[in-house]
Amino acid sequence: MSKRETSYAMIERAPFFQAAGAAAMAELLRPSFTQLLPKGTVLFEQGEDPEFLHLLLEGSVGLQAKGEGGGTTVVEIFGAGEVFLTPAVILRLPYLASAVALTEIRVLMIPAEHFRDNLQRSFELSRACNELLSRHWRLMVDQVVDLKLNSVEVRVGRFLARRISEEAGAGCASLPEPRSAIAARLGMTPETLSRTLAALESSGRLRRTPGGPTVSDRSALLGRPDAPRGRQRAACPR
Amino acid sequence: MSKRETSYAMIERAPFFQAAGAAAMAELLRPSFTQLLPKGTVLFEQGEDPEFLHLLLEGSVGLQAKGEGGGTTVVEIFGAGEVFLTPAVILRLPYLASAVALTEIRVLMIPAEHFRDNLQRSFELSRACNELLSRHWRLMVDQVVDLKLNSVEVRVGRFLARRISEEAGAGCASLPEPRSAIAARLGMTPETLSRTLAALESSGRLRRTPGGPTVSDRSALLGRPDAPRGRQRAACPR
DNA sequence: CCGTCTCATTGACCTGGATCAAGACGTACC
DNA sequence: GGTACGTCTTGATCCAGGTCAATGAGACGG
Repeated sequence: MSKRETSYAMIERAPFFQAAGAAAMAELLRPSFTQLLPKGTVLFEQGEDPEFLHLLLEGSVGLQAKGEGGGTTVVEIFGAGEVFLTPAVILRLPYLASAVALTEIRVLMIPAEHFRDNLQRSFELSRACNELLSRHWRLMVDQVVDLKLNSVEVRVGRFLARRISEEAGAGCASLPEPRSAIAARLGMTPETLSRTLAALESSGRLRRTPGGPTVSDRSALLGRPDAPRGRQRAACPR
Repeated sequence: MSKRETSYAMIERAPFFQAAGAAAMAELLRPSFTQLLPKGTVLFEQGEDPEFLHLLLEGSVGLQAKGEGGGTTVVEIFGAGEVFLTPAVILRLPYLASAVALTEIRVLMIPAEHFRDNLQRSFELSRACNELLSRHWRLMVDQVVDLKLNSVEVRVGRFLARRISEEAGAGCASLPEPRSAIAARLGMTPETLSRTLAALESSGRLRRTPGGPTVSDRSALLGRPDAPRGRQRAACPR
């Protein structure tokens, strides 16, 4: 109860609820509850049927997918304020990926069935979902483009730059999640990430403070790194 | 007029309209029209504001994105029956990618503003959109996983297998779109695609008929190719 | 029937990033 | 304090797939 109270400000500040409106929010919140979970907790496993819709209040979680070939990647890393896995909840289809807490987290858990009911009932909520899903689709498109035509160095730079701009305070971000998760999200190995970070640092585009977790600086990370790179100019048929 | 008539069966068979219901469909169709366009036509350019929502009736179109680094890829290839670029239309945001006709196409053009109006009015339509967007998000997740942890050979195999299962007739598909577009969609160069196709053929997993465009056979394409491959097992923290 | 143009294929080579294998820190627990 | 474990970093090597370059094969137009 008191826990719910302390989270309340965060909950109502979440963009998704802003869009959904106060009424829908209140109704969604009624049977929901928050949980404080340690790093490493698995919120749900790939292949399971969704029982909850999650709104992350604090910390970050990774969407981890197993390919048929046995490997594992991180499809996306969600931060505080994000609602995730709406698609599986909406379609009543098993999750395409597992969700793992990459740091200690606080999540709001909204029962999936209740969410679906409200989605049938509240036009407002339905519209908010349209927007949420649209934004999420675009994020994935962006990632695909990034993977297909940027080098490791550029991808790392973009990732850091985004983190920095998200952080409230200026020109500085921390990477609380394990390196292996970040590397996987960026489609590379932890070794390569480490080396790339080192390279960015020694070329002066990044400064790391040893105190807390890795911290970075300035957004000159996006400056033309070296060579343009990239074939794969596609189809300009006719 | 007659053109619209001949397309009608296709339109109403489209999964999106099935979900949206007859009333919403009729209303959406009122100010819409179809166009027959030659291969190579650009439906819209990355960065433009959406004026139409498109439903592809025949042929295929590629979503082509320019990365900041000058390169170009194909994010996705849509086939007959697909509605695309809802996100940009819904969010009233500029397109993230251009759309190019990879073959001759027939498209239904639904004015964007009219679509948005209906989305505000019809709950049914809004729900259909949620489903559509959810499915599209999952497609992108699948592609990201594919890119991150499957080898070129596996990606080509999966692509062909999907094409084959989509094709009505059994165990056989044609690839009418230019090689360069397919290669870009799969995140590789045309050369590599060509080589991989050749390798699949000589290992007996694929048969190509020289007559029409490339044609393939049987779905043993998904069998374990060679070695498992893939690091990037992510974060199993704590 | 013959240039020409574009696109697919093939060949030879090279390189970015993966892999394999030690070290270097912390951090936690005894 | 010590030692043991997990994560991060660094170094050396290898190879999948990209790059560059040449050749083949339809599709037109004259």
